[in-house]
Amino acid sequence: MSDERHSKKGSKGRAGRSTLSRSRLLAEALVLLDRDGPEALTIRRLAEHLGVSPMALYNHVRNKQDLLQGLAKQLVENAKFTSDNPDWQERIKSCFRQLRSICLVHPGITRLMETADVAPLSIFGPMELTLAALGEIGMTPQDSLRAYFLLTNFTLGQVAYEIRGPFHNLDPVEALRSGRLEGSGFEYVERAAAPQVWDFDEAFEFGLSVIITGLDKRQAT
Amino acid sequence: MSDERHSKKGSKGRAGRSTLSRSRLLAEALVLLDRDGPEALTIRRLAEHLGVSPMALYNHVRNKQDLLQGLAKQLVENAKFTSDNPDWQERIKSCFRQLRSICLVHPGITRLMETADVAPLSIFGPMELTLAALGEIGMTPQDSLRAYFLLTNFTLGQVAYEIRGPFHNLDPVEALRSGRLEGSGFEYVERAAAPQVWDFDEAFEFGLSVIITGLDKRQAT
DNA sequence: CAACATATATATACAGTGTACACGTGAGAA
DNA sequence: TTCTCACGTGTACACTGTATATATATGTTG
Repeated sequence: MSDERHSKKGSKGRAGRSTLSRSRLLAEALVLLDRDGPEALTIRRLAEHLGVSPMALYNHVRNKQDLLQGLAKQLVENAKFTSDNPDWQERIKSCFRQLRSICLVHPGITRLMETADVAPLSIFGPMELTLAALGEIGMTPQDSLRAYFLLTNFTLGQVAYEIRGPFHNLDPVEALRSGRLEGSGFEYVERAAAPQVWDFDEAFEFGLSVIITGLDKRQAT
Repeated sequence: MSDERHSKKGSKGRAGRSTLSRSRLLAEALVLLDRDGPEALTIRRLAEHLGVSPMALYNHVRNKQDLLQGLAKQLVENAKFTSDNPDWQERIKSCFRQLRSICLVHPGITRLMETADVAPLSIFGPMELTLAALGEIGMTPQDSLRAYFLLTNFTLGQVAYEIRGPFHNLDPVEALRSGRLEGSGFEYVERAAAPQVWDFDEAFEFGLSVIITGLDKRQAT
């Protein structure tokens, strides 16, 4: 919607020998973002990376916020969440699996979406699919919306967790090793912190499955 | 653990007439945070608010990160998540209700915990309670951990959502009103965006209930 | 072709940020 | 009294985003 305010003539235009362009700018921003993280993505650094003066960027981007919006848009806009699987449970599952996958491809952008006020339209894809699926099995619109909310919050919550690194600052293993947990009386936590395999994929599948089961059971009454 | 590196003698000391102190500093930082949001909490502004030179703060705080850590610690450290309710389901529910409540009291701090690498020890309270409860009903440690993960991600996911304001940038009502949703083919979304009551408390209860139901069903096999 | 209009890149500057460093200053200890 | 040292101040540096004015080159038009 608010895209080509600049570069008036679109692709043709007077483009002859223009070193910069909005798309090139976004592409290189993504490189920087994936390589050095969101806090390293500054106007000045991006300009230097492009071999150009900082203010040059402002011919193709309204401001930094606009640049971040552009990045976020790129991430999800090509995603198609639709599915024709007759099983509503599988339909929902695969949808949120896909949402998670997309977010994990470019963790930097995802982190941006958390902080900056940035979210593209296609984010409503999972919402549409979920509401449709649950409507078909007779769930009220009210509850369907809540169910979507639950699924989204769980998914994005886990994604956020994964992105910040294994267990972020909540890693019990790390807490145990650094002595933070010493004598805290958390015996179950200490036991769980014992060396064991932890697989984000499996954890996600577990959560998805539990939620779907819960929804199914509730609807079966 | 890493607290009184400064102010060596604690409370007694040579404290006679010291205008500043770590606790006063944290208290006033919280005021600023709650009033103007996290982005307004800068060293200089806090110093001005305290009527003191910016560098004075560094006598009581190692750096800004340390200050944020202190704030985060304050938030959760007094929380007791334990409960003696014989019903494991209610025990878990009330625990995460409490976690959510705490986070909502000072949204600023919660937002800090998302971005800054900041999390106090008591965050393991809910973990301990959940693992214990699920262990009692015979769930494997592996799955118990995943269930805790699910509950936490859902809870913190919803809290994050709530804090950024109603539906953040994902608000379908807002999207509809601003025309972003026009002709997107999301009929269910459009219908859901119709004027209707939306209650975060009820949504949270719904999610909690669905998850518990799912866990129960899975364990009943 | 000459003249103009316009899009793009540049240089400079300003108001912020966190914080390193050198310097007072005043109260308690020797 | 003199010494010490915790605490506060002032200055300075490297950053950030971006407003403003200016130069340059290109496409269009008379």
